[in-house]
Amino acid sequence: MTIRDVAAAAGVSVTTVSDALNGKGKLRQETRDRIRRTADSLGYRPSRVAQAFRHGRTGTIALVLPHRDVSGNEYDMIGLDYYMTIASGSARAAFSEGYAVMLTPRISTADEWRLIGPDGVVLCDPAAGDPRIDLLEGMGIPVVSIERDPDRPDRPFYVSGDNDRNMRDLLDHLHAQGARRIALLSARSTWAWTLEGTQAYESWCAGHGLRPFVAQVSVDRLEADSYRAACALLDAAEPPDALIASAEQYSEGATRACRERGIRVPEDLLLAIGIDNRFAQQSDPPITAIDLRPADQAGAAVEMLLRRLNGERVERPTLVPSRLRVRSSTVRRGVG
Amino acid sequence: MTIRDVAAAAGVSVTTVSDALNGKGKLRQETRDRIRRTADSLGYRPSRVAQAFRHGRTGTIALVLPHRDVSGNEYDMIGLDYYMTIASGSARAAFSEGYAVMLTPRISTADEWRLIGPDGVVLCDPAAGDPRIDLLEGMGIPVVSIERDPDRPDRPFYVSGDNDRNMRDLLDHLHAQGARRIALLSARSTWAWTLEGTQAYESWCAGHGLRPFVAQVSVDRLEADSYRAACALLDAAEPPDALIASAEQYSEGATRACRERGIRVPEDLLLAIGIDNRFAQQSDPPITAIDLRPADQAGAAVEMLLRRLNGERVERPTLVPSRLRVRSSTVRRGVG
DNA sequence: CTGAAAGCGCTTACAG
DNA sequence: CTGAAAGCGCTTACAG
Repeated sequence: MTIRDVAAAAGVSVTTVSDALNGKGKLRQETRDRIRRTADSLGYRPSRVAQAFRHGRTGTIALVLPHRDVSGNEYDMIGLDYYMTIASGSARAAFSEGYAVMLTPRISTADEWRLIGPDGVVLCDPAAGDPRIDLLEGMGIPVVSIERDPDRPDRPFYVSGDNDRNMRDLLDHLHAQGARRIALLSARSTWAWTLEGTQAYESWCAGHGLRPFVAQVSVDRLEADSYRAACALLDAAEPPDALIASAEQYSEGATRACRERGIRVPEDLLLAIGIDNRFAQQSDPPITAIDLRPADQAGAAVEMLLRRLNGERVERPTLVPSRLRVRSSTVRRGVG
Repeated sequence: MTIRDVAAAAGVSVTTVSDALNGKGKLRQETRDRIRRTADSLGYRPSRVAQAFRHGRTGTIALVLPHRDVSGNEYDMIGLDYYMTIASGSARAAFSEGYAVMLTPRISTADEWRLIGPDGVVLCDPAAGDPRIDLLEGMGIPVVSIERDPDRPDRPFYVSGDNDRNMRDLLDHLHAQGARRIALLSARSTWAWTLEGTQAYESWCAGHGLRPFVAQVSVDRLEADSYRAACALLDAAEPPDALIASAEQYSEGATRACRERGIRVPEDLLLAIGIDNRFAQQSDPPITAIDLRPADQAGAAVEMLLRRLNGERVERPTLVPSRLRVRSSTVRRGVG
């Protein structure tokens, strides 16, 4: 079932079929519709490989996730729910446009990228001034990032959550529940959501006349390091009455630290996490979290990338609205 | 830089170049070598898209992971270290052969598969009599599974660990450390590694005159359900002196149950897990585990799939040797 | 407004 | 032993 078959069935040339299906050329609307119907009735689907070949494309989008170094071994962060959902979300979004998403192994040089040869790249959580953006764009491979590069304020090719607003919403909620000493386990990285979240936290605290408590935590050994940081906070002379664990698996560490000390959540401490995940949902009690809607972020990133691939102009970033999921870990009985 | 350029540079026809590079036709070895050198020196790489197009292929392999249903939401199991490593391992292996691996969204019908149109499928942990195998093979899409379909004993198209041996090795190790009441948290599924592991456990116990204790645990809420199962075992009249948590995140549940009860590992209880992962490595104490070498399994699966795609016969499955990683959680001082 | 033809980069009968 | 030519399924100048 090729384009010739459709042309024959519709009694027109292949050119006309191609134009009709791709919305090109100057055809009568009527002709266009008729040809579309014939194509549908024949169950015709244009060959993606042929199109890719014709256009000099490979039909693949590379997905690049951050990695971390755990005791000398490099791991993709795809082990985290957030990136996992980004991965399957982008796969789904790309499919519907005839693209395949490939997980990218550790890659650094232009040569390696040439070998892989993706049409475009979705890059998650670029570091400040991320060199991969220049490398790829320099090779003619467009990049759309999920979260922006903090050092490239003018670059519009990104999708992100509203990190400032998310943090403020969460802080407002904790404040409404009576929290007055709110501590933050912040991820030690130059990722935009971290920087923006921490900044929002500090400015909110200043605005409310409250003292900020920020503990920097690595992004390599998430559970272990957040556990240590949480211990330090909880053992301080004036321990917090609320704790925001910004990154995934930080709440695991925080939860362990609380249990060991007999600190009850939410009675003695309100606990919230900046990125929703299974652990937060299943924990006892369930943990309040910001749902960044990673599947939507991924969909938006793929869409923006395809627009760039099709030569359309992209003027501004896409903001994907997040949702605060309030759960028992931050709700005191009799309040709010 | 196309095949014509190479032909021109080498002073031969494109046919000859194609044959030389693909090891086809009847060329003098000398000619072959000379052409290969010219191609190399020009930095020529055949276009994968053109080849795929020519062969009527899409150049993509679909990776299908099991999913689970957590409170009404479907999750890919890629959140687990094992599947994550399978994913990146297969991506890497496929790349080097010019294939892209795509993560497959939830798919069920032939129509949906046709839309995706992969050249072949790597299917992880098929259920007994998995209908997807028939569906895909019926569409002419070859499937290689990681772990076999228990109901298709004669089907050779799979890669697996030596589940029987792995369980026996682990049991021998625990036995040597003095354990005499070894309990098993077994995954409730029809996956081959589960069935074979449980069977090996039971036959080993029988052979050693020890009583088996098997607790079935769901594969949906891994941590929560393994926690409950572990509690039941530890609270029994005659609690075990060793515990094998077969699946990932089961050791999280078991660890929590022990901590709550003040049961020390390894002093009071030996704890081991059937699938190595980050948590097991970072836990305190680190947990003994079977390393199934998922990256190697993925590589072997991709290789077998490509052999099938190239029309080569595959007569038997590939067995990927596993490794028992002995860590402090099963080593009693003064023993072994 | 529509069609005939060239060509994307390969591979593969087939001819010599 | 090697080469000229057809063709995979599309899209796109270009001609009419």
